[in-house]
Parts: sequence; structure tokens; C-alpha cells
Amino acid sequence: MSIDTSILREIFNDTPFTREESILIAGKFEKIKLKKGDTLLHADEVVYNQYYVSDGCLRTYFMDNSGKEHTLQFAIKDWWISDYTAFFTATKAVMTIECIQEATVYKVSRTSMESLYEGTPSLETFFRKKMEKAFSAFQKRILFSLSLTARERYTSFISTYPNIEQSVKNYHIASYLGITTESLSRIRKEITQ
Amino acid sequence: MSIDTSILREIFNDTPFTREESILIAGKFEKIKLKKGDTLLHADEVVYNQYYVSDGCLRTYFMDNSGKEHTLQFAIKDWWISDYTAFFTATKAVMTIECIQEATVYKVSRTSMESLYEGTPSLETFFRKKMEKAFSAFQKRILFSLSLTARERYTSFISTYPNIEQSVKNYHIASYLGITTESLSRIRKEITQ
DNA sequence: ATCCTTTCTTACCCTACATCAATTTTTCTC
DNA sequence: GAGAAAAATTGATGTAGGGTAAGAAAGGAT
Repeated sequence: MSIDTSILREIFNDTPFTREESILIAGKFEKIKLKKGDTLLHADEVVYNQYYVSDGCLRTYFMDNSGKEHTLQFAIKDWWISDYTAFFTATKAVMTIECIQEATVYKVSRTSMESLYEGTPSLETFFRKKMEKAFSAFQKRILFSLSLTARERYTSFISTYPNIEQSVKNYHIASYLGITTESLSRIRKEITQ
Repeated sequence: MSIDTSILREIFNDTPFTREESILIAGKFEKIKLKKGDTLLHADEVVYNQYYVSDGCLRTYFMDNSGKEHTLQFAIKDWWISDYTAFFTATKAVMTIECIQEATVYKVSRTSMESLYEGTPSLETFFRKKMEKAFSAFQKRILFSLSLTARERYTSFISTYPNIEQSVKNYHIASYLGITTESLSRIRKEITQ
């Protein structure tokens, strides 16, 4: 365990920590390198950690009873990823996190987080705000899934996440949008005409 | 402005505050009574406040270009409600909050919240955890909308929120599930047979 | 460069849910 | 409790997107 304190600047942006705080925080993180296809977290595993993505691309997906995959989230540089429902309650994951492009992530456990919050309120503020943004993003996604057609959701996705689009397969995007890869193909054809 | 400090126990459960903190916090809240049909927040208004629901039932809905309503959230006792995306960033609401059953809510502004966080870390912890739960709920909702049929989403809704079901109209539920009221009617018929 | 695997596309038909148009039931109001 | 308004149901028909199957492109591996 432990990472270089200089990386904290990347992870926590402009959040100011004292020298002591930095050392304490850095001591709780661990650097992990992943290759394409690696699984960072398996469904049914108890979730102890969340991960900061420094580089590469990952996705969280849920596999339903019929074996179909549903992508909940992609994560690229500066995103955090985990099965958060399971992470918050230290229960079993329903989702799997897969590396879809060679990645470097920094891992930290929930218990580490909780203990760090105690001595470092600015850290808690940082995560509260992260949480607020993530919450907003999910809210928007729900509204979109309720009110937009598949085609509209696709064009919205493309313009919102142009960087992600390059890193992922079309069938990943389809499973994120809630449509089949065939439908996405038809939509793409329609658009380019 | 200001409410009785005794109500804080209801709002913040078992969160312990000092006498001084309690007075400070209570000073930032305001009690509001709503009748059925009242609008607590209009789309296009800048959102300064969030609301704790002490009693009654409200819903947040989004109206799309074609005039169709999409219910994002219901709120009953002990839930918080706002257009959170707009609340966090002090921007204009895209959603409207409507009282659907005579309600009592307690209002507090974002700036009040931010200033209270500074002196009372336990308050920030309280809201961080609330946020985590809300985030999980939204995540679950996204997974359900990706992987379940309309019928499955309906039965899941009914069993998850039996208390809400009684307070709301079927067309509210339909707009929450992302289907038409006619489809919901057919699903209900199917189930009772 | 060639073979093999993965990904994407296309064509055909199918289904879950939508839309439109009444009609019935429930709820509100005086 | 009669009449009006709102909500729910039902039937007929339409459509976005799904399922299946096959082929075409694009990437890797050797």
C-alpha cells in the first residue's frame, strides 16, 4: 500500500492538505495497473474499495438473468469507479468492473475513507461534492431514459462524452443506452445519411 | 425563518448536535405547509432550497418538449426533495415539484447548508450519507430501466414503495416507470387475473 | 500476407408498448 | 346525493426497437 503524495494533487485537484494529512492519505491508497480485459471487481464479491482512474478506460456492467450485459458507467481519467451501492454498505457487488483500455487506477477502501474523513473535513467535502456531481449525472440519465428516443440518447451520449466514444466498442455504447447493438447500428446508419 | 429545535431530532435522526449547533441549524430552516396541487418549485426558477418532507407526498417531474410529464421522484415522510442538479449549482430548475397530498416540509437553502457544514462536520457527514443512499437508489433505478420490462418495473415499484403507491395516481406511477397510463392499466389487469 | 476472431451491418419478421378514441369508474363539489 | 370533472379502463391499430440469422469489415496473431 501507499502512493507518492505528489499524486494526491492529481486525485484531489486543488483540495489543500497539510503535509501530515497528505502522508496519511497517501498511505491509504494503492496503485494498480490493468490490462485490457482485466476484471477489477467481480459481481458477488464483497466490495471494500473504490478506484480513482488516472489513465485508461473501464466500465461497470450488470449482467441480468438472461445473460445480457447492461453498462451502468464508463470511467476515464479523473473519474471514480466502484459498485457504489455495494461499496457504501460493504455488501456484495451486483456489477462487474472491466478494464476496456489499459489503465492505471488508485485503490482506496471504505474504512480508510471513513477514518480519513474524521481528521480531514476537507476530504469529506471533496467527496460530498463528487457525490453531488455523480448524483446529478445519474438524475440526468434517468430523465433522458424516460423522455428521449434511442436515437436522441445516442446523439446526446456522443456529444456529452466524445472522449469516451473513442475508447469503447459500439456494443458497449448500446448496452449503456439500453438498446441492442443492431439497433445502434441502424441508428448510426440513419445519422450518417 | 427558524423552526423549533425539537424538530431537528426528526429531521436528522440520531445525529448528535450541541445546544449551540442545534440553535444555529434550526435558525436556517423554515416550515412550509402545502395543499394538494400546490407547486413548491417551478421549472425555470433558480433553485436555492431543498426540502425535508415531514408529512404528505410530493413529486418531482420533468416536462419534455412534447408536453409529456416524467416523474423523477416521489417523496414522502423523511425524504428530501429538490431539483438537485439545479440546487447544487444554483442554476435554473428543469423540473417542477408538486404537492400531491397535503404536506408539511422544512426548507433550507444551499448557502445555509454550506455555512452550517463549516462549523458542524457531523452535519456534512449526515448529508454525505443521505447522498450516498440517494445515489444508490438512482443507480438501481437505472439498472432496472435497462434490464426490466415495464411489468417487472411496476411490481418492483409496488413492493419497494408500498406506502407511496397509496398516495399517488396511477398516471403518476406510469410516468415514473416510463410507460403510458394505458399500458399500466393493462399491466395491472394482467396481474390481477 | 493469411487465417481467425471479434465487431459491425443488413434483412426479415416479431413484440412490447404507444397512440387514438371511446367508455366506464372514481372522486370531487356544491 | 346529483352532476361534473378527473382518472382508469378497454379496444383497435401503429411503431420503435428486439430477435434471429447471415454476411461484411476490421483487428489480431502467426
